[in-house]
Amino acid sequence: MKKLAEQDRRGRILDAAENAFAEHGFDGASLRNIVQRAGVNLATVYYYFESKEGLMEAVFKRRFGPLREEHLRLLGQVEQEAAGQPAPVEKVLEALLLPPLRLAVTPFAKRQAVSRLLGRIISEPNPQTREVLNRQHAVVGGAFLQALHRSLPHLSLPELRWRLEFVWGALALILCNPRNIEKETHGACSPIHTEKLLAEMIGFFSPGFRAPATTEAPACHNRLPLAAQ
Amino acid sequence: MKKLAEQDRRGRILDAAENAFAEHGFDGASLRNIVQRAGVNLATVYYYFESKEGLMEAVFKRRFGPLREEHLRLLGQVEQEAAGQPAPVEKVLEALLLPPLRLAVTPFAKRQAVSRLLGRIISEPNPQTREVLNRQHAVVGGAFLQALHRSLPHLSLPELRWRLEFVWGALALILCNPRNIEKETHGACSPIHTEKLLAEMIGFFSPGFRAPATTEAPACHNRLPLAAQ
DNA sequence: GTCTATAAGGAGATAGAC
DNA sequence: GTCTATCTCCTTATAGAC
Repeated sequence: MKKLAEQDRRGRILDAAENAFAEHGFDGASLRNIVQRAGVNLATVYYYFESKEGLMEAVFKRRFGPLREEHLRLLGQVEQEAAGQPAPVEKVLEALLLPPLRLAVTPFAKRQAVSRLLGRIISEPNPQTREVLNRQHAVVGGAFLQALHRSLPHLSLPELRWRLEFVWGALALILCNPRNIEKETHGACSPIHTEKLLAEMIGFFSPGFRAPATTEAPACHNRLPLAAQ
Repeated sequence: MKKLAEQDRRGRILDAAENAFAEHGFDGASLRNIVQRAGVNLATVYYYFESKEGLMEAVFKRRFGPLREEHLRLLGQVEQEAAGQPAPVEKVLEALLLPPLRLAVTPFAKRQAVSRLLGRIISEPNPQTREVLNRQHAVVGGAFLQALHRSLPHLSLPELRWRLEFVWGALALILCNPRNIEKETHGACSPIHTEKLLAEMIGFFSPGFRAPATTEAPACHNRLPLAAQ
C-alpha cells in the first residue's frame, strides 16, 4: 500500500529540491533540509541522483525541457499564422513571454518555485548551473532572435541581441520575486494577472523593437557629467 | 610601518567580502575564504562587524550610499536643466542608467564585484538583504517614478511602475553577469562599452515609455492557446 | 586590536545491514 | 531500494592570551 509513495520518492525529492534551490540558492540549500521536506532518507538522494550537483541538474532539466518545448511550439504557431510573411513583433513577444509568465502564477505551490528558480539561476554563478541555463538559452534565444530578425529586418543581429537581452532581464526580475514587486508597489503591480502583465509588456517593448537602430539614430550627445570618484 | 595596512584591515575585509558575496551569494560565501583573501585573521571580522550578517550589511551600505547619491544628483541635474518643464524621458533614463552601468565597467577588479553584487541581491531572498535593497529602492525608485510621471503625464502611476520595473530588470541582468552576455553573444554585445550600451538602452526604452497606456491601447485579443498541462 | 585555540554543530558523501 | 551509522571536512562564533 506504500508502493505509490515509494515510486514517487524521486519526484518528491525533486519538488523539495526545487523549492530549496529557489529559496536558498545552490550553495545555501542543504540536502538534509531537502530530504526532511521530502520525507525521505538522506541516502535516497545519492541513490537517485548520485550527488548534490546531479540533483540540481535533474531539477533544472525537469522544468526546462517542457518550457523549451512550449516556447518553440508557440513560436512555430506564430510563424505559421503569419503564412510566409514575417510575423508581427507583438506576436513573437507573446510567444516569448507567455510560457514563463504562466509559471509565475500557477496556483500549485510546487510550481511557484519554478519561476523563482528560473529567475535565480540567472544570477547564479555556479558553472554547472550556468551551463544548463546557457544550453537552454542558446536554443530558445536563438530561435526568437531569428524570428525577430525576420520581423524587423531594419535591425542588425547585434542590435536585436541587445534588445532581446533587455526583455529577458525584465522577465527575469518579474519571475525572480513576484511577491516583492507586489509588495513594493503596494499592490499596484501584481504579476498574478498574467493577461494584464502580458499586455503591459507587449505594449512597452514593441515600440522599442520597432524603433530605428541606435547606430543610425541621432546620437544622444551632451552626456551628463559624472561625479569625481 | 604596518600602520597603514592595519588601518585599512576593515576595508580589505569589505573588499574581499564584496567579491565573495557577489560570487557565491550570502549563504555560499564563507568567512574563512573572505579573511584568507583579505589577509587577515578570522576573529578580525567579528571585531569589526560583529557577525556575518553585520559584514553583509556593511558591504551593501558602503556601495549603496554613494550610488543613491549619484542617482539623485544626476536626476536633480536633469530636472534643473529642464527649467520647470518636464524633463525629456531620454534624459531621465540617462540619469537612471548611467550610475549603475558605470559600475559594471570600472577597471578596478574590486569594483567589478559591485555590479555582480547589485544584480545578485535582486534574487537573494535573505530577508535582511532584501530589506537593505528595498530601502534603497524605495528612495531612488520613488524619485525616478515621480520624474517620469512629470515627463509622461499620459501614463498612470501603476502603468509607469510596471515600465520602470522592466527597466530595472534589464539593468539587473546586465549587471549580474556582464561576461556571460558577452560570451553568449560571441562578443556581439559587450557591456564594457558604456556609451554604446547606454545609447542602446535609451533608444530601446524611450519609445516604450512614450507609447500610450496599455489600458487605453487596443487590447491584444486572440491570445495564443496554451498547451494542456 | 590582533592573535591562537577551540567550541559546537552542519555540511556532503559513503559503507554496509536489511 | 531504503535505512542507520559514521567519516571527514568545513562552518560560524567565542574565549582569552598578548
